[in-house]
Amino acid sequence: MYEQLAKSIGEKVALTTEEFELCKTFFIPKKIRKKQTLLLEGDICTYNAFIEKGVLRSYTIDDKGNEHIVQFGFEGWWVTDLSSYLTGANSIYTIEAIEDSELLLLTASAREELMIQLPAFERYQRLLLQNAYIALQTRINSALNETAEEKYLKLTASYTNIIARVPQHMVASYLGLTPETLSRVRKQISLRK
Amino acid sequence: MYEQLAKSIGEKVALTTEEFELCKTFFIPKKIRKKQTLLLEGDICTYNAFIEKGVLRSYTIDDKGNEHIVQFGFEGWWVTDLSSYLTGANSIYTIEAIEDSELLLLTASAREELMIQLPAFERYQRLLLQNAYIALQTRINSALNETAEEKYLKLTASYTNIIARVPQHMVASYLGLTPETLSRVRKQISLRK
DNA sequence: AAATGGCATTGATCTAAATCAATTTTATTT
DNA sequence: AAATAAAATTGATTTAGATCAATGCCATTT
Repeated sequence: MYEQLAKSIGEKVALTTEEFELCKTFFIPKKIRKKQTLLLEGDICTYNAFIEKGVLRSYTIDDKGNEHIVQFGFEGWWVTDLSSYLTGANSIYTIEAIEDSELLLLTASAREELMIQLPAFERYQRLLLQNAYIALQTRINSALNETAEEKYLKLTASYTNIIARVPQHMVASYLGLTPETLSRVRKQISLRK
Repeated sequence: MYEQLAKSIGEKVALTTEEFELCKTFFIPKKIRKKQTLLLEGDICTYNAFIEKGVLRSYTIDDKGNEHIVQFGFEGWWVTDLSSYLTGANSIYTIEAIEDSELLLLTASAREELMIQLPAFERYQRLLLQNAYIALQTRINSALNETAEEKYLKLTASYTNIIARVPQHMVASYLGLTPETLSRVRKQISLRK
């Protein structure tokens, strides 16, 4: 149940077996079925969820009722509404399982305590954030300055897992395109080669 | 010369006077004039720059030669190409002063050493990153799902300093709009009230 | 003060992607 | 396996914003 977490932490910092055992005690294991939600828009996000198994998505809903996917999460990734989680504000995102998933939940206070008891965990969290920040900056640039086709091609090149495990209309939403446009973009690409 | 830095750190963590004095020794002060660059696309980004005074922007240049502004930096903010700074890869951004500016530069190795000697500084860096990440996520959502007018109105509501101190065509670039479109959007807004 | 070059504005036209609508294909549920 | 629902495709039309082009406006520099 803690394989992915051990792997993720081990890639960033070195922990002894005892330290990792201590670490484990701060998490709450939870299984969640496809289409179930971990967080509903408007609620307070009490958990940062590490994904041991499965796929989740976080999304906003606009005035017209359209869903806009902000992030996907796969094995070895974290998902949360960071703003709500850290400040206790009402969440603007809904987090939902795309597949049956196994999660390890960490409350904000458990996380604070863990970072104090285990400085390496704070370092791990910072390193994760750095990578996430770099990825988001690339995505901003893509969102603002690329055509529909460029966005899709870059996604297929960099995030094979998204294409493989996420329904096409959700990929469209993630890229800020309509399902129709993504379908046509794919058609164009397939015709050309 | 270190007022803004003291303020920025003080908002996140508590340092003794001696600790802050130690901290200061890791930084290299540098003045940079308007239109001068701190980093050129293709070079390796050797510094994380804290802005004591002034305004900077970081931007990419696409195949057609168009500039796309990724970030502005004001007093009390940090600017760098995080990816290049951390990994040593060639930078994809250019960082340039919009006004004459005063910077405090921190090399990657100085930063590492400072985080080891002063764990509070690692905490400070993580807290900064958390806020930056939250802000970027909001921006992604805006970039993908809002109209030109909505983007502009939200920017004016949240980032008065950008509107006040940055030329309009750079604001347009930051929002992913052409200068013409931003001009028309502003016209529409002014006509309505 | 005149001159130069970068900015902002305004108009006309074009285009990528959205919207609306219908059909086919693929998944779920019973 | 049949029925139902959800997803993807395809076509016709609309539209927000880009592009192209011209003019006026400041702000530096001389």
